[in-house]
Amino acid sequence: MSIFKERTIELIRQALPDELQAELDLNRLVEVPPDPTLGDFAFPAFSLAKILRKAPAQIAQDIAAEIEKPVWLERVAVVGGYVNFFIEKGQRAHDVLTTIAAQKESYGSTVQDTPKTVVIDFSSPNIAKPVGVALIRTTILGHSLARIFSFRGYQVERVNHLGDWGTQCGKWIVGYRMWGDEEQLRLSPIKELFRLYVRFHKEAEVDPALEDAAREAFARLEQGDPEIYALWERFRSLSIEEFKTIYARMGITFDSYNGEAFYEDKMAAVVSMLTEKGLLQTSEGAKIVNLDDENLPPCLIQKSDGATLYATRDLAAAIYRWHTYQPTFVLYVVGAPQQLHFQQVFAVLRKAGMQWVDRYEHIPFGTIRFGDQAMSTRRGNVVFLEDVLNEASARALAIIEARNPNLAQKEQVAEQIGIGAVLFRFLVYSRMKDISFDFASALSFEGDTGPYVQYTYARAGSVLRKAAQVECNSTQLDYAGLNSAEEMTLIKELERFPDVVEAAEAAREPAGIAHYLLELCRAFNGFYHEHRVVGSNLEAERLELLRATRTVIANGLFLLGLEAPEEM
RNA sequence: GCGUCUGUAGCUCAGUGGAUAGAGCAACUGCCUUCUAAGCAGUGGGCCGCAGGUUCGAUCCCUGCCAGGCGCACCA
Repeated sequence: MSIFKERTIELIRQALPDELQAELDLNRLVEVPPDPTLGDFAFPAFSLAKILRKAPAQIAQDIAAEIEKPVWLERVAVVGGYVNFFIEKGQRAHDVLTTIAAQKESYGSTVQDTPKTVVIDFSSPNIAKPVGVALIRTTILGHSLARIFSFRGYQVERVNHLGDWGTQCGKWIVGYRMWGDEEQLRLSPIKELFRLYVRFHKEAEVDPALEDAAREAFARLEQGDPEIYALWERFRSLSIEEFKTIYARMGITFDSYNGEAFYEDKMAAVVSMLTEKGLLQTSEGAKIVNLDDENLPPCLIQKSDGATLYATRDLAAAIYRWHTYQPTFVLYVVGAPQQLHFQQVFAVLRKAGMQWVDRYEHIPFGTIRFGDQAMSTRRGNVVFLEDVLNEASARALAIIEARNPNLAQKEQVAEQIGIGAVLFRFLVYSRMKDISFDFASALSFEGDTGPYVQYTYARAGSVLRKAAQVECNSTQLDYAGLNSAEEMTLIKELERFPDVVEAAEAAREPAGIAHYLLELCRAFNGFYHEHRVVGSNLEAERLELLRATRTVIANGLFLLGLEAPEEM
C-alpha cells in the first residue's frame, strides 16, 4: 500500500473505539478528497452514526480529538462528517522520493515468501489462420497480465495454446497441394497459409467436394500418414517461427507452445475418466455431460462420429496444467464470446470432483471491430498484426525525421514508439469494452497515447542530461522546498503507484495502469511547464523528483509491455 | 426466448456508496531567444440509457424496462 495512506489508516484505527478497530475496513473507507485543499486523505464518519448512535459530525470531532499528531502529519480538520488529514509536505516529499530512489525498478512490486505459480494462457493463435487484430488483444493483454503477476511476486508460466490441430489442418494440406506457392511459403508462411485458407473457403462454396478432401486429409494426418504428417509439421514450425519474430518485436516470450496437437493423445483419458465417474451420457448419438443442475447447456465431449471436441481438449489441458504446475491461478485470456464454453468446462471439472478448478478463471475481453464489421477470417476480412506494427513504426519514423532528424538509432526508437502506440491503444480500454479498430486512432501519437507517456519519460531524461553538464549548486537536500501545487500533485501520483499495481492484479485489468500513467505524465508535464529545474535553487531536489518520475514511468510502461526510450 | 456484456460531453473513453462527475479527440484562444511544443494553459460542451427500490447519501448496489454486442449441440 502507498506510504501515507497506510500511516493514516493506522492513525485512524488507534483513534477509534476498541470494538470498532478490528471490524472496520479502513482501507476501503479512507479516501482522497476531491479537492486537495480539503486535505490529503479523508475518513467519512457517516457509516458509524448508526453503530455509535451519534451524529456523524460529532463522531468526526471525537476521532479528531483522539488523534495524537505524529511529525509527518501537518494537521487534522473536521468538515461536516469528514475527518480530513493534511500530510506534512516536506516529510511526504522526502519519504516518497527516498523510497523510490532506494527501490528503483522494484518500486511497486511485491515479494512473496513462497512464490505462487500462475499459468496464463494467452495469444494462442490458430496456426492455419492469420494473426488478425482479434488476436492482438489476447496477446497484448496476456503479456501485460504476465508482467503484472510477475511484478507481484508470482512465478508466471506463459502458455501459448496453439490451435495446431483439427479439420482446418486438412484444409491447408488440400489447399497447399492445389494452389500452394513454395516461394511465398518460405517468405511469409502465415500470409501464404492464410491465402490458402481463404481460397479454400471460396472454392469450397462452389465445390463442396473440397470439404470432404480436407476431412480425409485430416483423417490421414491423425493416422500418421508420413507424407501428410511431414507437411503438417513443416507448416506448424514455419508458423511458430514467424509468430516468434512478431512476438519478439513486442518483447513477448512463452514458456510453452503446447497446443491442441499436444493434447491429442490425452483425450481418451478424459473420456474414460468422465465415463468412470458416470458423468457421460449419450444424446442424439453424441457423448455429453449434462449440466442442468448448473443451469448450463450440456457440454459436448464427443461427436457422434467419435471425434473429440474443443471442450474435450480444454478439459485435457486443464487437468494437465493442474498436475504439471500446481498453480494458484490459471488465467485464460480468451475473448468474451467464449464465456459459456469456459463455464461449461469448469462445471464439468467441478462435477468430476476436481475442486482445484476454482482457481481457474476465464479472463474475457470485448470484440474488436474493423469499421462496422466484425472480423471474419474466412472472408479474408482481417488486419494483420504485422502490418499494423510496420505501419506504426513507419509513421513514428516519419515524425522523428520531421522533428528530431539528428536522433541516434532512429529506426530502433521508431520501433519502440510505434509498437508502444499500438500496445497502449489496446490496453487503455477496459478489457470488456468492444473496440472499433481504425488506423487513425491506433496510430495516433498525441493525447492519451503510449508515445505521450514515452515522450514524458524522454523529456525528463533530457533535463537530467542537461543538469549533468551544469555545476550543482546544492548538496544538502531540502525536500520541504518541493511544496508547490504542481510538485505536490506529482509526488502524490508517484506515491500511489503501488496501489495501482495491486488493483490491476486484483481486477486482472492492465487498463488501470495505462490510465494512471497518463495522469502521472500530466502531473509531470504540468510541473515541467511551471518550474525550472536546471539552475534553480531547488535543482538537486527537483532532479530527485525527475528521477523518481522516470522510475515510476519506466516501471509502469514495463508492466504494459512498452519500452521507455531515452530520447525521441 | 434464455444467458451474458456494454450504455457517462459531438466522438473515443475514465471514474467512485460520499463533499462541485473527469480526460483525450474534434472546435475556438493563448504559450517555443528559456531543461524536447509528441507539450502546457484556457473557453465551450453532461436528464451519468429510462423507471422504481435500498441508503443519512446512488452515476456506482438491487429489481424491472429500453437500446446495442456476443453466446446458446456435434466449429474452435
